[in-house]
Amino acid sequence: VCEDCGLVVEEDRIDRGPDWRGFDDESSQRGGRPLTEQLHDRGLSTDIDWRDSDANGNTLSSAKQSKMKRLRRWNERFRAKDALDRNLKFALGEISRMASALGLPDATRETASVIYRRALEEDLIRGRSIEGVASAAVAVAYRQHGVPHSLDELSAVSRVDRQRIVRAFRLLNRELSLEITPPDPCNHVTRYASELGFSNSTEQRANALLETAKAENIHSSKNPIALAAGALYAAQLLEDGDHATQARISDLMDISEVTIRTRYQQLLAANDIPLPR
DNA sequence: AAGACGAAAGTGGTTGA
DNA sequence: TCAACAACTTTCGTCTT
Repeated sequence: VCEDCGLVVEEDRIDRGPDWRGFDDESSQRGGRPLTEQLHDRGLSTDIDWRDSDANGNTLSSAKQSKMKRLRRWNERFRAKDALDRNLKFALGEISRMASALGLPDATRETASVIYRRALEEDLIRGRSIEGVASAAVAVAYRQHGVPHSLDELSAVSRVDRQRIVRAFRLLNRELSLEITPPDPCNHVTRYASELGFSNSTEQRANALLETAKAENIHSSKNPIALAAGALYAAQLLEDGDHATQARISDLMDISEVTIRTRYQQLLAANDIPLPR
């Protein structure tokens, strides 16, 4: 997906045809659709056709029709046979719903599903709302895939309020000992650099400034967009050719001028660069 | 006149008791 | 649940180009 305009450049590169190559792992020994974490039984279940006809298309006798009806019902029951499975089934449905509403890529959905499975295995759901933990799983996946600006958008499509999501998020973080890195300001640089019409060298300069800042650890607990804004302003001062006023960056990136000032001065200080006149 | 600067006061979110 | 706190915002007077 193009980082600037959101255009989908290439889609669905995976060959879903049967794969008979190897014998060493489960998925290579069977044909059919690939294993997925997004269905509670990983996509391995069987369906009984809803049509009351045999393989040749002839309709079944009424005795056989009612037999098939009973078989179908039992098949459905076994599919979600105990409480855990039903829990999972519901939660994965929620995850899928939110992911669709947010337009998340498939990889992020898979991550969220895996996280939720782990939470279930660790018995973290008992006594908590399924929806809260499911939302938090999405938030974790969001963060791990480096998608910027998550929580507000997430709580907009979630059925639980922001507070609960945050609480469950921290719970997952702690109990599953996930490595949550602070959001990376570099994720914002590319997009805004092109919106400001900056050249590549300016953009790289901004990223370089942020790299040393990260090394000196001044980026933690600061708004990543504010850091990106400061870096872009500083980079534009250091490079010839591009120019933008604080007011313009402030307007575009929704960060106050004052914050841009403090950020860019900190960034220059961290990089041992004197204020250019 | 435009842009940059920084002090002061206020806001919403996080943290630890 | 509450107070303390850091980050951030808004506003405004001053300085520089």
